Amino acid sequence: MRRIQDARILLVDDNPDLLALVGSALQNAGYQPPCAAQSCAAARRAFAAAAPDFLVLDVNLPDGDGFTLFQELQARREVPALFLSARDADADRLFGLGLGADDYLTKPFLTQELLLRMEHILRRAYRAELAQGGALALGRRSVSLGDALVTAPGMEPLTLTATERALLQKLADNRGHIVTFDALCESVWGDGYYGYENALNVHIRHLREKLEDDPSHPVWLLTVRGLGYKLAGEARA
Amino acid sequence: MRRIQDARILLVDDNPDLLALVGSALQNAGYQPPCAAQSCAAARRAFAAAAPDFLVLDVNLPDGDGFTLFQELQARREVPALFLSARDADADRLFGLGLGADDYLTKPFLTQELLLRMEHILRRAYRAELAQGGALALGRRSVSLGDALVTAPGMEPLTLTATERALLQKLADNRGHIVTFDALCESVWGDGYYGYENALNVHIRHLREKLEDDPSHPVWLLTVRGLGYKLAGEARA
DNA sequence: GCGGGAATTTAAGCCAAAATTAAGCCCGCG
DNA sequence: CGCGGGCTTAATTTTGGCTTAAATTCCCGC
Repeated sequence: MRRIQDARILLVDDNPDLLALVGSALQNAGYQPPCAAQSCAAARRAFAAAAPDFLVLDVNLPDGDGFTLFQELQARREVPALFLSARDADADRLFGLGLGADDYLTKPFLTQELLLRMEHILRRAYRAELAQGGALALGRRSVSLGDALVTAPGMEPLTLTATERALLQKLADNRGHIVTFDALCESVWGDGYYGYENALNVHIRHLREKLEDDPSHPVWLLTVRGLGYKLAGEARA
Repeated sequence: MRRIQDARILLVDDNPDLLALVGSALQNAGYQPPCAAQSCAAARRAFAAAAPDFLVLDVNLPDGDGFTLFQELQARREVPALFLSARDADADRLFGLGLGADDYLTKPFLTQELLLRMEHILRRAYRAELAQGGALALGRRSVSLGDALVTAPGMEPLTLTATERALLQKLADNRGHIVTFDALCESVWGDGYYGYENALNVHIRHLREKLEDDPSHPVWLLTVRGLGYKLAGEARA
């Protein structure tokens, strides 16, 4: 999971209208279409098939109750979960939360609130996983722009300087496309660049020494004569 | 933090009865006595002094509103939080959750439910930390951020000052990643930092004198020139 | 092949960021 | 009121990396 919205969500409720409503709300918010199930049996199947990252469970289901279902699924694999229920009795809420659910929302509810609460739980539950997003893959090497680090298997990590990182950032933003000298200079030194064209060469050289196996015959950071530079796309050039 | 119950909780509400009630419920459940504050001003002070792990905020406060307070504290350091409010309007709940709070409970509420919800949030938020006993391991040294103590085998424990602890807290929260000067300054001095960039150096130096074997050649608290500082990860550099 | 502009490469000097050190200030406390 | 710890300020030194410059190689049209 790279973004919160990539989470696979399993929605269990016997009301098709609600499933549709929440499903479309999720999609509007940029999520993947959720799996939906209208019974415990269907939920069990979907759980096995789809390996969801989050459960939204109604408490009342035609062939059982959400609490039991929750416990059963939780035993198979721990997944964050939120209960929906028409029953607002204190005892129900306490029971549901006591089982280990992350939240308990009573119907009717605002879909917006559901989304917000889900988002929080997901963020907390998958924080570690989400944290290391956005690494730039360059052959065997991997560049974390956030940390200004170049790592390769069986090799001491190299650090990028502030300028090098800014440069690479710009190139990565336009990966696969030409970036003109002007655009590069501007993104590093701001508007008032002049006479930096030469300095740019040097930084490019330094980058190549950190990114390329053979800096003098670059494979990733390519020069486009007369125009600028470009970062080669995924496929090895 | 070694156990959930060791979490330091900051309780902000203008009603002394509620503070007492929740406070004793927490203690009955095995928690530490929480810090209590009855105003934004008091909360700000307590936040700086006690470095809480969790915030319970009333929305209505005599000298401001809980939402604004929350945002302000959150900017200094990210702490899980739960809103209490007498206002049950949908808009309020959505607003509170939208700000990034982990939960929103309307008064009157069951203390038991509050406790359950708190426990869940704490468990999710501090999972990683709980797993490894709550101390920051830095080579032979071990830092307990809660107690502001640095211990090493065969050595008198050193104490961290409030500023040093705040700084290290922020760095530890992002262990292995770069933390910019701005982020550091903000987490220590709040929004209106200016001219503190220099002071930061000095505190870093002090931290290094307490954390490093050779403060002038740091191994753990590294400077990333032009970007910020970072705390090295587990693997010895 | 030749010539000229474009890009690379290398090394040296320079500059600003960060480290270091010490002195002064402020606040709580005896 | 003086003391002490810790925070801030200020002045100085150090260092890393940015820029400059000059030599070299590369590419392309002629």
